[in-house]
Amino acid sequence: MSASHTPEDVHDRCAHCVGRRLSVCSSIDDCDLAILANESSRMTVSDGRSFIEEGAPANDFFVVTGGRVKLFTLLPDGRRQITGFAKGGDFLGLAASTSYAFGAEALGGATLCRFPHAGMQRLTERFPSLEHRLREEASRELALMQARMTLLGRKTARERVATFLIERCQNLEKPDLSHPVELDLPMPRTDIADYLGLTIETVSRILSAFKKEKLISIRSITHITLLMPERISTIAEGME
Amino acid sequence: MSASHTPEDVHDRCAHCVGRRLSVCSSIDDCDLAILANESSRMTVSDGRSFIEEGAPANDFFVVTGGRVKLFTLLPDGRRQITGFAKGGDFLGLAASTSYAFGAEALGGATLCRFPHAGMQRLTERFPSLEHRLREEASRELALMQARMTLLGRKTARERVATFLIERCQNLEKPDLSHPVELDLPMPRTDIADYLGLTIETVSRILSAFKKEKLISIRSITHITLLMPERISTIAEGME
DNA sequence: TACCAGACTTGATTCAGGTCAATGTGATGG
DNA sequence: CCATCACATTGACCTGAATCAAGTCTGGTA
Repeated sequence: MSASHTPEDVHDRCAHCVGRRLSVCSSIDDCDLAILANESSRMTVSDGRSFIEEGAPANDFFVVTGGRVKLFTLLPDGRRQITGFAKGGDFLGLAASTSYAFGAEALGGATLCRFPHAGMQRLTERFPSLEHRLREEASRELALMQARMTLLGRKTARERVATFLIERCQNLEKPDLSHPVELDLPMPRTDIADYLGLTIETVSRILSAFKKEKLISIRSITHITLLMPERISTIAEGME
Repeated sequence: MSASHTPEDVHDRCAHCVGRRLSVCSSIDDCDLAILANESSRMTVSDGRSFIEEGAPANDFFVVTGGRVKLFTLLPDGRRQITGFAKGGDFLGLAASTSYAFGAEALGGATLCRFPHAGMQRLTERFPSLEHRLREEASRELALMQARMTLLGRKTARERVATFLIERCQNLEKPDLSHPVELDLPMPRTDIADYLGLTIETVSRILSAFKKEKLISIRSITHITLLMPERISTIAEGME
């Protein structure tokens, strides 16, 4: 019998998880971690594999514990809107009643912690603060989506790309725009385009234009440095 | 001293409210209505008046008890994205952490019930099911927003207007698309345009086109009949 | 070291929807 | 009953981003 089933290890699984620090799990006391661990299970998803099917019955919540994930909705003819990128600590599955309102797939490999709805309900009954934490998470997400709707409905292509770059900065631990910022863009251009409601050609052209204007430097496809973050931020708000 | 301050009347105020049937208040038992009433206050907002300022400190939740309300975000230069229309029973204020992520104003006069955050917290502590209900509300809203992002990011003008018409149908009590449907559009074209990420001219042109194609008939500016709701629905999904 | 496949960039052209400019309409009030 | 005003519609034209079509770069592999 493997050691991985002892209570201590189950406890540790949660104790050392990013979700413990960042996600809804932070609303649970250390001494109760075993209960949390018992209601959840780990899973690994390899690059490009889908683990939430849009429209499928919504049976689970997920916490991203490692890697990255993209969320999207599709139109019948294949047009795709990426509604968000998730990273370690992010909570997935709130935008669902009986069926998921979005699909999800791994972006370069991801690890997840899965909470079946039934287990989550047992947890929220036992730890009422968890329910509050879930609502906070939903509120935060709602506020982000308001901004994204403004982006998609009212911003120009240039403003969208600038907004995207600034958003990536704000995902960093030190969101300081007063100095150059090095960014890692783990997603392909196609995903950026589908996130911004543009085509890949337009995204590419605008990044090239920013480079020509010395606003950014492109060290490699995935590695971009914002040379003038504050100017980019100004562009993002439509005030250039 | 007016009778309006007796406990019975306070109770009645909630008992006869649309929110009682439709909104988060439905998670409270009849016998506790006085407690609910005590944490809330009624207010009236006249046409076009704003009652939530985007970016202002978020101190209250609101339930729409009558009339209609529009929610929006603004860019510094005045471009506006309407993020939703709310009607009787709808809950407002979840998309806010410390400050509101959106502005709100009445569309032709509205009545609201205001819940200060502090009072709402007392209520959720006393009635844990209310917290759950708030989360459900947030989830419902999140699912709607996913669809709206797809609309704004990936649909054509024609598909957007068709989607808007179908959404209006689904707000009705009998969402039956197999027969002609009479719709009331209480909002001006400007608002429809800002909701769909289009200009008012484009909205107007597409409605005229739908009329020419015998998909709708326009009885007056605010009164439209969908003659072939299912065909409009097909257009809305991009499958025409 | 050269080849290949997939992802990205760049250029030329097109077109959906925006902008600008009349014109129409219907509610209100003198 | 007409003038006014705000809103909506329609038309002519323009433009930002999409589409179509070559290139180019990169990393893997033989």
